[in-house]
Amino acid sequence: MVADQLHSASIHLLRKLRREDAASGLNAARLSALSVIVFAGPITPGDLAAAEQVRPPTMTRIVDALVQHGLAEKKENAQDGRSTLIQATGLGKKLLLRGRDRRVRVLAERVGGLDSDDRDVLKRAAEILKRVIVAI
Amino acid sequence: MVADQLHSASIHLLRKLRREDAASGLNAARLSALSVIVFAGPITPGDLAAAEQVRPPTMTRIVDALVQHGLAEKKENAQDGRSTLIQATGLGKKLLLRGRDRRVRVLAERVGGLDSDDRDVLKRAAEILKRVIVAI
DNA sequence: ACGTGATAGTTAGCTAAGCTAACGATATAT
DNA sequence: ATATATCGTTAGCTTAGCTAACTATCACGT
Repeated sequence: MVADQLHSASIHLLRKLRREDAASGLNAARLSALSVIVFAGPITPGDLAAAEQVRPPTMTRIVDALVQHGLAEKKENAQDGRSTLIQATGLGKKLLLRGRDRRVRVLAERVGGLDSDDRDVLKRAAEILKRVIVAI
Repeated sequence: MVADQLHSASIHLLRKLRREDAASGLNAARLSALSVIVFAGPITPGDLAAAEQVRPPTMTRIVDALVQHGLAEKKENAQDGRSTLIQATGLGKKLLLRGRDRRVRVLAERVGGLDSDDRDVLKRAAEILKRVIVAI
């Protein structure tokens, strides 16, 4: 029952936020990957795919899109010629650290409008969920 | 911050659950639509699209897939010849009401393994989230 | 030093979700 | 009766996901 609700909420949340994407060129997959690149980068495509729970070919295309939008760039991996390292550009960092993406901003505004009890429940839930998801 | 975490959790949750789909032929969009059909049906494609926050052409294809898998069926709308009504088949109902889909079951198992405090937080969060999402 | 096997990333090719634009069919209002 | 609005579908696009197959590099055993 709770599982149903969480599942449903996730689907509908992402669908709602999706509407903000057209303007920015940054959708769920790209924003999520960029976040990892900014906070954990430079990082190899393989590690990025693992962090994002996605197969390597999927990540290849997400990274390509980020590079094309000037949000990330590739550099050689001195330790391993097969591999590359992905790092955020200034623009990519700025977008994530300062301005924050439209997508998440819309949600943040709504969460900010809640009373502090509710906000606290969401905060605790986010952490519990994180653990639950890792275990799946 | 909380918004970021919720956004990220939603993405990663759905990606994890996606793995269960190949076997069943029921993915996120279809399962979510079927749920509405079972609990709110018979329903027109238009209303279904609205309930699912999706454009009509998107729903056309989701419904087609459900019909093809024998989980839903169309019948004439006596009130309006332009429209049709979608209703769940016995199989569709059974899948949702009894057995429950693999997708959600995997999550339910994990949630069930939490202590009751954590489960309660998730339950409350699901309800708060539901309200937040409607308001977006 | 060199061939064999493992590993990293990409390419190719598929399914499916999402969208807009355009269209046929039916309802409704004038 | 005719114009307008609405419902659903079709067509055509982008993007996310996958597996399988390929290339390039690395690491190891002889």
